Amino acid sequence: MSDTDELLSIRAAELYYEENQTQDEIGVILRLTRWKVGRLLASAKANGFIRIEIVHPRARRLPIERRLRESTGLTDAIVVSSAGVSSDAELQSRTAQAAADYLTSLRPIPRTLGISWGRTLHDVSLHLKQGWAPGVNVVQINGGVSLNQRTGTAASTAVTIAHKADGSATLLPSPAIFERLETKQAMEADRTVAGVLALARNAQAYVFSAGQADAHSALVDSGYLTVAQIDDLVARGAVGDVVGRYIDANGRIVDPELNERTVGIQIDQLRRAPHTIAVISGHSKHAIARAVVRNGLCTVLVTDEDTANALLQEKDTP
Amino acid sequence: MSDTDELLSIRAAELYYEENQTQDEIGVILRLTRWKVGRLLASAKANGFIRIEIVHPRARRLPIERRLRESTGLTDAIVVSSAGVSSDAELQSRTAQAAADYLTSLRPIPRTLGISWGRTLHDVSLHLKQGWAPGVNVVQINGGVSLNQRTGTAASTAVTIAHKADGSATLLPSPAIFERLETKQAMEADRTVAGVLALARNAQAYVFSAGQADAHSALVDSGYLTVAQIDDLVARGAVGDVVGRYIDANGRIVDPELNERTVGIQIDQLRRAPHTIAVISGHSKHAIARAVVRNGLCTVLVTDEDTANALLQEKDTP
DNA sequence: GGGATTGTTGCTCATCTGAGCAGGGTGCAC
DNA sequence: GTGCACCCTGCTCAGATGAGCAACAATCCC
Repeated sequence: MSDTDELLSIRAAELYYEENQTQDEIGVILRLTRWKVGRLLASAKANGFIRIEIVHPRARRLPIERRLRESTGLTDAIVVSSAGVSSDAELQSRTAQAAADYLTSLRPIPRTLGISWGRTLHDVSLHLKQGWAPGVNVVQINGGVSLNQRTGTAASTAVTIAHKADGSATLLPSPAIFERLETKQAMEADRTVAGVLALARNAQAYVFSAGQADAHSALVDSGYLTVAQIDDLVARGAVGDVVGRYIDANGRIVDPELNERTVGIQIDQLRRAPHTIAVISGHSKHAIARAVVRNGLCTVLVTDEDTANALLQEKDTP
Repeated sequence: MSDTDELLSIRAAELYYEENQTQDEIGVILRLTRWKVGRLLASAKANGFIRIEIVHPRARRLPIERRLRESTGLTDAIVVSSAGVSSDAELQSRTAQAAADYLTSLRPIPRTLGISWGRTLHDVSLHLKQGWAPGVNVVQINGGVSLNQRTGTAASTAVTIAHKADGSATLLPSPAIFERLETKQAMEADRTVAGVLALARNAQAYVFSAGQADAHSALVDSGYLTVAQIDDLVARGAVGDVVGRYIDANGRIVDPELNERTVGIQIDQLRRAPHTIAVISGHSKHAIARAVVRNGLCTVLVTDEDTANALLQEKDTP
């Protein structure tokens, strides 16, 4: 396009979008036919001079969702807009809201819903509306009775989600990670626990988040792991954890021994499940989000615009 | 509007603006009639959820221009967009470009054009295109042979503008400010200089910028004033200078004695002229811009969005 | 210079969209 | 319960707009 045409397209855009003139009127002002004006406007759009943004906490980015689906093979992707967001916390709240919306719109309603625990899932539980999915049975898929702070967070998340669904919650009364393998095996042998785990394995849908591998991990906060242990895991390639299990960029378990002592469904069970919803948001979680998506650990991803763009960029230049 | 309607309007906006669906198609997806969709989109716009921005160096902000004209009585206002601008320098370049565009579009073409000098005017001269206004006679309206650096800037600005117009330049071969009043009067008595000044007083249109009153003023750079002198002027209410003369917020000369020693047309001559174009941009110039506009020192203002908004806000809360 | 190719222009026509209006439902006062 | 005012809905209709097309101009290659 010529230089003068570019300038004209800007003038036309000003009159069209800011002054609400019709293309006809603009034609009179700029001494052009209305068809020429229409073409100038189209070219202004095509050149990216016109930026349309939807500024709202509930706004999603459908084009990015589509590209994510196409480039990753996800069955669905929910991407919230990060327009006008100042903090990571706000972004994560938006993402949790979007996850709650997605869960609410699920059809058919899953009879059994497996969930993990953590700040994100807790956030999701708060955003759900009363009666969001009548009769769902919520089952915990990984251990998580806190050792110190946050007592009961895991249980309360599950209970809240179940309660708001007018359904029931099945809790997994177990720590996330045992010190000794024998204790963990004994625990799993218990009929009650075994029953919960069996239920978890057969859930129709899973919702889980993922943690970054650093000192701020929920597993550190809860006292299951030390910062030193995390550092060691990172040194061995860990990018984060899913249902309490640390994986590397290729989706492989970083520390098989530690993994054996971790209570809950296995990564492979998640990978094989037909409907797994990952809710991952925030700049510190780009790496683990990438690992989850790349290695097919989820079929649906709920995330923010920035994380989604990070995933897409990496796809473009593999 | 109800909460669900608000959410629906966002969903509709996503489909309409990001996915280019018709209102009819959106109606099918959201299970609404197309009229409802149309109303939701209108309400999304009305609520400010839809932000349309024209991202281009030459983009202007017509609604702000209109409000400026209405609230200040300017005959015209040119406001460049500051969308996507990182530095003040870029903003000033855009403003200079817009001033050049405005000058180029002037009809009838003024026979004599009075100009001041400075970084801004120099910038304008560079943005003008060859043949922008055939036959214009450009005349300097204030003195400005630099004492040290920037030698010839003032002259070269005038010559460049005239040259690009295929016209002639009449220079004012004089310092901006004299040390002694007697010298200045003797200079003005010189027939050549007197002729130039007479020509300047009778110009059909004027283009000038304005300087802020601080250590970065062009008059300090050029060696006419010391930082201490500026500080003194500021203490006496100066907000900046126009054609080398310092004024306060009410448009009054701050230091009459200094003013007497300054060569060029008077503030009052500018105020009485029917066509005076001020080009003022940048965050440091909000105060002087306000003084110029409030006190009728220009009939046309070329500025940036931020400065224009500053002017408007002050109007709203006087 | 001639011919082919590419891009531009002004048009017709079908579709999309907003303004205005009538009917029906809802809430409120009496 | 009845009447009234208000708002919301779905409609008609006219104006606005985009797709597609034929004529024309510009450019390039021979």
